Amino acid sequence: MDKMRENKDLSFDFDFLDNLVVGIGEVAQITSIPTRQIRYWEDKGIITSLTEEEGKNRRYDYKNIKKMLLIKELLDEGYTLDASAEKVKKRMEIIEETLNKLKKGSR
Amino acid sequence: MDKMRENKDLSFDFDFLDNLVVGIGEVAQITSIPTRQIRYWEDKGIITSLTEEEGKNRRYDYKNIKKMLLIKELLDEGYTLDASAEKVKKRMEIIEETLNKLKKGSR
DNA sequence: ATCCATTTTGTAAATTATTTACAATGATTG
DNA sequence: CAATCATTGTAAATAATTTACAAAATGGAT
Repeated sequence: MDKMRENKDLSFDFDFLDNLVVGIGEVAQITSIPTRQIRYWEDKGIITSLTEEEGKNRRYDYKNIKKMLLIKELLDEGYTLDASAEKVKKRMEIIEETLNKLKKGSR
Repeated sequence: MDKMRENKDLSFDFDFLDNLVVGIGEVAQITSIPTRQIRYWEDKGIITSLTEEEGKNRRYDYKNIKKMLLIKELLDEGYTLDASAEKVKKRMEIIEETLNKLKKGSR
C-alpha cells in the first residue's frame, strides 16, 4: 500500500465528513456541551438539526457540530451567545466554501 | 480570514475525527449497513465499540466506522466476511499510522 | 441434492436515551 | 432592583437500542 492509497484514504476525508450525522448525545460527548444547552441554541435558531419529523431524534451534521465548537470557544472568551453566533457566521462561510471546493475536487 | 485559518480549520480536521463518536443508528445511516449487521460483526470480533457498560448504547469511533465501510466494499466485491476483515487489517494499519502521524503533527 | 458452516435478518421484552413543554435558577447590564 | 439573557431541572411520552433466542438465506464441499 503506497502513499497514493494512504492519501486517498485519509488526507482530508471529505466524503466521510460530508455524510456524517451524529445524535445529540454523541455531540454532547464530542463537544462537552450539555444536550440541554444544544437544544437551547437550536431553539434560538443559532444551530439547526436535521430532524425528519417532529418528535424524532435530532441529527447534526459536521457543519453544525463545528459551529457549536466555535461558539463554545467564543463563549469561553467572554462573548455573549448572540455575539458569538454572529462572529461564527463568517468563519462558517469560509468553512462551507472550503467544503464545496473539496466536494468539487473529489469528483 | 485567510488561508492559514482556513487551513487550520479544515484541511484534514484530525482533531475532530479523533474525538468523534457515533451511535449505531447513525453509523447505519452513514454506512448503509443495517444495525443488525453491525452488531453481528461486533459479536464476531471484527469491529469493536466503545461501550462503557453492559446494556449501555454502543459508540463507534472513526477508525471502526472506516473499517465497516472498507469491509462493505470488499463484501460487495465478493469476499467472505472473514476474508474481508483480514484484508482490511492491513489498510487499517496504514490508516492508524497516518492518524498517529497527524496526531503528533498537530501538537 | 444434502449437509454444514457462514452470514444475515426477525422479533419481543426490557432498558436506555431523547423529545417536548413548563418552569426555575443564575448571570449581566442598564 | 428590574429585565433580559442564558442555562439548567424535570416529568411524562416517545423513540431507539440492547440482549437473547431463533429463523432464514447463502454458498461451498462431499
